[in-house]
Amino acid sequence: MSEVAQLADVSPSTVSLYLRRPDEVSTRRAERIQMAIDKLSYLPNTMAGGLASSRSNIIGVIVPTITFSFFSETLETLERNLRAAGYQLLIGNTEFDASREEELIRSILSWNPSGLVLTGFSHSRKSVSLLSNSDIPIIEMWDYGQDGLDMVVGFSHRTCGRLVAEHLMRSGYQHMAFLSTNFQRDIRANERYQGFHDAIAATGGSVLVRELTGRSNTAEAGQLLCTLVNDHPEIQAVFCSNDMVALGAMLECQRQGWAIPERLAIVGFGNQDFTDSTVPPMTTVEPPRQAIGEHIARLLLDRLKGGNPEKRIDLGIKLIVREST
Amino acid sequence: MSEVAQLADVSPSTVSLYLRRPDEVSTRRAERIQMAIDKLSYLPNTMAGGLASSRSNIIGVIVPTITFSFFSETLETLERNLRAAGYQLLIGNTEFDASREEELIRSILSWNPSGLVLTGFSHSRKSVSLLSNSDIPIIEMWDYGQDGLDMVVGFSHRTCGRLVAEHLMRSGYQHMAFLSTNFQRDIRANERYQGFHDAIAATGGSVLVRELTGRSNTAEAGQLLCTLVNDHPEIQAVFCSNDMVALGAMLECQRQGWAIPERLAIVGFGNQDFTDSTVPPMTTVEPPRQAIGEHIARLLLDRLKGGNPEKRIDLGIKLIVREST
DNA sequence: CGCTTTAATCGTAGCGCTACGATATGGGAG
DNA sequence: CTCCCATATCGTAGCGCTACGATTAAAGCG
Repeated sequence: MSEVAQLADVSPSTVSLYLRRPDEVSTRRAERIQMAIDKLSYLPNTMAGGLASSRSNIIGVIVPTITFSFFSETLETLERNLRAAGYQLLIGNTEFDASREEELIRSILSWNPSGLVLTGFSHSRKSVSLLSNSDIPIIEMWDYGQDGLDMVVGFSHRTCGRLVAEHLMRSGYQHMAFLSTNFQRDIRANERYQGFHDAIAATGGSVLVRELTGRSNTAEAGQLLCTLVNDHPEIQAVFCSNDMVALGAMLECQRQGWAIPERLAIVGFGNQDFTDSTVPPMTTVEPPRQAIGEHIARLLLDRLKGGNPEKRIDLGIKLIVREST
Repeated sequence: MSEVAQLADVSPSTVSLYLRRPDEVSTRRAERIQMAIDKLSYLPNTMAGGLASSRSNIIGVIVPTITFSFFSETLETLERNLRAAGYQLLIGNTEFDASREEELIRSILSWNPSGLVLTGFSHSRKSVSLLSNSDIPIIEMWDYGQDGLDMVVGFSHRTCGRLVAEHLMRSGYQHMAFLSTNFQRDIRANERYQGFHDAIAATGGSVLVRELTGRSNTAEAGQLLCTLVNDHPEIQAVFCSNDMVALGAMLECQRQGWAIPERLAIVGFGNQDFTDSTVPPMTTVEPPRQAIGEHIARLLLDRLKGGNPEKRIDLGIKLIVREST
């Protein structure tokens, strides 16, 4: 920077000011500075700037995994919306391992981020204390219904389960199954199951649960479904923890010659792109993947500008009823 | 840090040393320091450390998108392997916009990263000059066959296209189509097409190309295929730019009553999880999604330790032949 | 028990920037 | 042509850490 200043024949502070608030520098010098920057191909040192101003343009985000389109679409939207305001995402993934979260929080906080986005409400005691010692805006996303640490943007997975249950019961199904990946560790899939189960149990129906060992192993979903239906022929409808599992279920039905939805109704979760072209088109749930990212960006930017936006946003889900139910 | 030092009754330098190389501090003081750290719940300031040492534990990675399982799996594997050595990924996505890359390189370099990973060989002039002015290890991934800036880890998309073409021609198909998302901007899909086309043209066969406007719109793939086959009934086989497009094609065949592979053979790209459970199971190509991440981590860590590992790794692809061809 | 060698600790000078108060500059208004 | 005030520029003191040489403590040896 001092080299740039020298070449442009101004003081380093002016260069710094130009870089931060260009319109507070006179046109004449601004031009000279820009020319010097180009000539020297000067790159500012973000860490020095961050240290001096004791803040950074970093927003930390912790998700269970980036390989699920749920989260990766939220991340991409969030990034697009924050980038415009000059922020950088620092992404951490826990791989569904709760103990990793604390480590990630620690590591992200050590960067003096401007904000932190977490997935869900479940955090270790130590994590909570770390977070409350820092005074940055914190958003818990992809869930809704509990008290958050600060701000909350998401939807209720219980309600989601209930809505699916009600839809299926209205269509006359009574005996159901819930087919889930990662049932032990994916708290939100669990919540969907709870909502699903409670609504059905209340009307005298039944729900069985089966868990896949792989992440979203379509083939395994097929096998599991096959065994399940053979052992429990009374089952009429299956709610899957994501669309890939549901696809596996539908393809298995095709192989077995089970008519959808006459023999077995199938519901997915995600409303991924392919769900409208399956045969028959898949009934599924659309979580607000991108809207979550947009609202988080809005809340964060508002808060960072000193505003005081709403604390909790329930974006709800949309039940997409197609021919598989 | 000085507070910790005071409480532990040592000098700040000793605390710093303990944090960086714990085994160079005597056990007695190490214990006292750790106790002080816990008591004050001290978090080191990464930016101050980075500034002082003029390096950071950051590895930048630039990918076209994180919503494709290709890249997100590479990212996840890379992250897992680098995390163990104390590195942090800083992920940037260009959304397939070449001009975004330069901006991202600039922004990542300003963090003084320890290394930088790019996707492919295509970079703006300015980007190349930025990169060659920095002396950090650089890896270009997910491609192979051209001279790289520094290190290269990937596979040849041309070869991939050729292998698929040879497989299809061996099976007796002569008239083919290439169904692609993002054909204009996805350089690697284009390369696969070139390899595919050249091999087929050489033996007198024909290849038509069709591009989807959406990213990997399964429904659109179906419509496009339908029109294509009606207009060009001679087409016998379709190579798709990814498995989702191939799924769309297969589902369209099912709707149209076109037997796979008798009426139309389908080949995907990606070997995503669901491809073995489609009806019939899908022939596809397996790119080394995770191996790329593993090798990059290895090369990077080796170089950062002062080693001089190989410059180019061709991981090849695996043709997974199933019943759809 | 003194001397040498090695290991452990410490002091200090920056790293490259920003914040902020001090100083300069340049138009109007009188 | 002065004076005043708003605007533009500058100088300097850190931000919290690490690197490195200086210093001290501990260990080994004759």
